Amino acid sequence: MSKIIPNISIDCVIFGFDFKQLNVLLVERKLIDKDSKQVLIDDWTLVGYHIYEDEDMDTAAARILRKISGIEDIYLEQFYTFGDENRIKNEKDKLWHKHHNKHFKSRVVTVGYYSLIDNTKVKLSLSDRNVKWFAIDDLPELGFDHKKILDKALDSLRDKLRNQPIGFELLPEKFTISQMQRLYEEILGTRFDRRNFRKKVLQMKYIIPLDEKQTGVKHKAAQLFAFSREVYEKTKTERFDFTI
Amino acid sequence: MSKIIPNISIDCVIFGFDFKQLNVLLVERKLIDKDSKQVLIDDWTLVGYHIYEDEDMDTAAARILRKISGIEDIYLEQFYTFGDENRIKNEKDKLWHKHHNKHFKSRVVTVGYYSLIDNTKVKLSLSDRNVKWFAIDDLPELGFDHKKILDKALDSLRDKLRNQPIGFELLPEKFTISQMQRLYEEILGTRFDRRNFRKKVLQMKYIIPLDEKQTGVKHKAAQLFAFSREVYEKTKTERFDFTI
DNA sequence: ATTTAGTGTGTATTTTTTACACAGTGCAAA
DNA sequence: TTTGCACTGTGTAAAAAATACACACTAAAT
Repeated sequence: MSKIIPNISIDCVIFGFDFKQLNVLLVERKLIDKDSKQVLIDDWTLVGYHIYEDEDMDTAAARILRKISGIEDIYLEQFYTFGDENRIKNEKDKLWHKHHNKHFKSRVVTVGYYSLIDNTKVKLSLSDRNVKWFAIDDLPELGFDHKKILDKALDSLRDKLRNQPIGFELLPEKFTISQMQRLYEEILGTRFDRRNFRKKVLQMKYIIPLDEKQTGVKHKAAQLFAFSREVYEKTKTERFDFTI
Repeated sequence: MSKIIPNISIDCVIFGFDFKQLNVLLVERKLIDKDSKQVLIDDWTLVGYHIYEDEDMDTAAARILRKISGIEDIYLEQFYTFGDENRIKNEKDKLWHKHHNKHFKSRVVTVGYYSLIDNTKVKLSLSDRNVKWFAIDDLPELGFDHKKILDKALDSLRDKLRNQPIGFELLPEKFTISQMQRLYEEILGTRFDRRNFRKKVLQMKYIIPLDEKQTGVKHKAAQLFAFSREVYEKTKTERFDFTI
């Protein structure tokens, strides 16, 4: 395989939804001194990696996501590029780089992607490192400038969620209206009236009612719906507009 | 001064508005064979340049814009990064590179910015190359993948224009309501009812009516208004929403 | 049989959006 | 000095969309 490009990286903010909260997938960053056994670094980072010289950025991002999640077609969106001259400046980050990128010390520009994945499908695997979901409002300490990157990703996600039908990427194929409502409430940080929400959603032609009900719940089972991209493309008006 | 980073560039889509149309500033790309005097390349490109190793991307973008336009504080927005492995692939582009970047032949990732500038203030200057405004719907042939970059910039601009008060960056400090209307119509490609537009704008508290009138027009002079960012920041609701 | 935790439904009120026409001003040209 | 031109400035009624709001029903678990 060909060489990586040393000064360009990709950082991927992987969002998932467990019907309760919005979550982000993070990778543990741990560094232990060989001799003293002292823990020098123990925090978390986004999923980041370099691209190969003969590889498109989108392709690279998709490749890694496939590897981590086991899912083929993942929704992926480039949202911002971070290239400040001193973006990696604190001691831990320098230390980490010293141990890993010994050969390269100039600035690294990183292109931010976020991806939306259906939590019910994912099977985590990232061999050697510890990988974990964290609730968006209960994050651990993040390394590098990844807090800043994550915040920007969240902003872009919220923006997009209001104007395009991307919420369904975070839901299973069949979902109930209140699962959808909770998703919008959690991400946008708002609360909607249940009846009005339902009314609005039901007049979207591309939300297809199914002849099926939820199973495995200990209360009245709700009807399931599916999102149809074909119908959406045919019937979409100028913009989605999720005001409510 | 320090060295440039060879594989990262910035391309800037500079928008201006002349009260009639949305325009883009382009630079002529001309290559003439020394011996045969044959014109090998003659087309146009966005304003592009490299960044220095010790310079932030935003700073670099602002620096160049200042140089070209003579204006200090220019509205600048990063909108997308283009890094396809084969983004520069056609013959003219390769030829151009051969003549200019002889020393470097790997892929260049370019970070796209767009800037909005008040046409009435600008004084063009880019020493050695020919620089010109083009109407957005009457563009010449563009070099590299700059048509794609421009299109993406336009999309982002439209998006932002609907949700944030950035249109004023393209207008002089004092403007009339119908200048503002034409701006929105041109960029969004819509047409608004004059009375409803005015009604909507007048209920925005941050559009301040001035005690002044337009001059130099050969019809009834219209009242002038100004945008107040302070009032906007104080009174803004969740989002701007330019639906009409 | 009761509790629990959710589903499913309709209407009236308010707000926002839309559609639409005519008189007035100021300059320029005859 | 008159007339034409090109634009400014103004209000109302009708339609559509958003909001507020409460009760009966279901299925499982105890």
